[in-house]
Amino acid sequence: MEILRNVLPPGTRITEEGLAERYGLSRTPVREALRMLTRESLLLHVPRAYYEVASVNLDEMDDLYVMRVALEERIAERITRRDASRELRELLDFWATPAGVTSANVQLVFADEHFHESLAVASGSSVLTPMLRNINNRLHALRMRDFINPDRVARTYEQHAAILRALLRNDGRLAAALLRAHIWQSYDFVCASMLRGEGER
Amino acid sequence: MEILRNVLPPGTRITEEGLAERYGLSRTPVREALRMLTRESLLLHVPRAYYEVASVNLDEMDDLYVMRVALEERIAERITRRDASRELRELLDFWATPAGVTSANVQLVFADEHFHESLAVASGSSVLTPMLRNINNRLHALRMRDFINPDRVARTYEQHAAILRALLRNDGRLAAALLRAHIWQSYDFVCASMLRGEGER
DNA sequence: CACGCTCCGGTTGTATGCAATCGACCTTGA
DNA sequence: TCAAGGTCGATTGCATACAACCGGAGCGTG
Repeated sequence: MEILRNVLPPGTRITEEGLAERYGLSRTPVREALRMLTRESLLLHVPRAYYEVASVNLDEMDDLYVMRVALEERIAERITRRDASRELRELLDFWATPAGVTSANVQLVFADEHFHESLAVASGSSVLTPMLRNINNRLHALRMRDFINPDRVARTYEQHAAILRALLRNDGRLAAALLRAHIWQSYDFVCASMLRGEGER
Repeated sequence: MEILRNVLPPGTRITEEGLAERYGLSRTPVREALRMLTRESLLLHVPRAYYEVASVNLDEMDDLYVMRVALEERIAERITRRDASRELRELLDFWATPAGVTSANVQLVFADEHFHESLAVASGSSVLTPMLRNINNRLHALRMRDFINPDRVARTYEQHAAILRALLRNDGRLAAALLRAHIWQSYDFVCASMLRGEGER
């Protein structure tokens, strides 16, 4: 179901039948999955022709990041309006000690996505959580290309921990500001990576 | 396809076969449409059981409006970065003269949705436009319940015209501020309408 | 009378077959 | 040699048939 969260490069053509025998299913359920992914803008669907895994250009990435910032600021605000201290403490247990992940950048991307997804869940909003999931799915391929210099891992841990501590103090303003800075830093890295990598493709 | 943008009240159960013969089609294409609408959060789907047109509670409405504000502010920003003067002038031709619509509130809701959708299109963003469309679809049922006092029609025309003039002057900051105020005013009305109407249901 | 069990109608989940359409390759003519 | 047309393969769009599952009605029992 989430085979395109993996290594399929943008622009890859997809056939229903291919996925069908890949999963030992018929074409019908595969069709439905493809239609849903199309609706999430993860696939580009040319009717009567083909499916293609969607790519995002620089402009689209800008929009996605802007909306992601707004989304996560709202998530922070909602977290401070409910008691999510247990979930927050669990997250803090992980991010306060920079040992859970080696310097492998791919693992850090997944852990980072898990962090932000957990915040969304902790907000208790059935609206914000799917929205963030969608945006992050669309950004996933780009973030995987992100190259991480050694000290970025440590800084990510620090920033996540700082965000969690602000939320635990119910300081929504600070948490939102820290989140904003954290996400824009991510944007800078991904953007630089894109500009570098535009040649090889 | 868009039968639920119409008068089907939230909570209505939907059967594939019902829609199938309603449209003279087979169940298969109906299924795909239902799955897509489910992915857009316009339908609630309980697997192996039923489909149901989704309803939004007060918390969800809050989130949707917050995101809508962020979305439209970003749209305004993007419009000022490209030359959309022709589209803007066309819109201004309509909204500068409060004669296109009578005091019928339903027509105003549709016209208002068309205005915001047009701004999204004018922004030229393939990311923001579908997002706004989704949010407005989810809000549509609520806005239809909105009751409009007579002078609100005139004020809506004034506000839309002011937003367009700001955009034509490339004053993104002002346009964003006006949009924000305009949307929150809509929020106040819909919110009041919801609190009033919560009894009868 | 209340509780539980069984059977049955209805709806969704899946598979398969056929029609329609698009793209590519090949052929043919200038 | 190049362009235009047609034909063929591949893939999607749709319809139908069957299987699996859920909910409720009715019946039986403690």
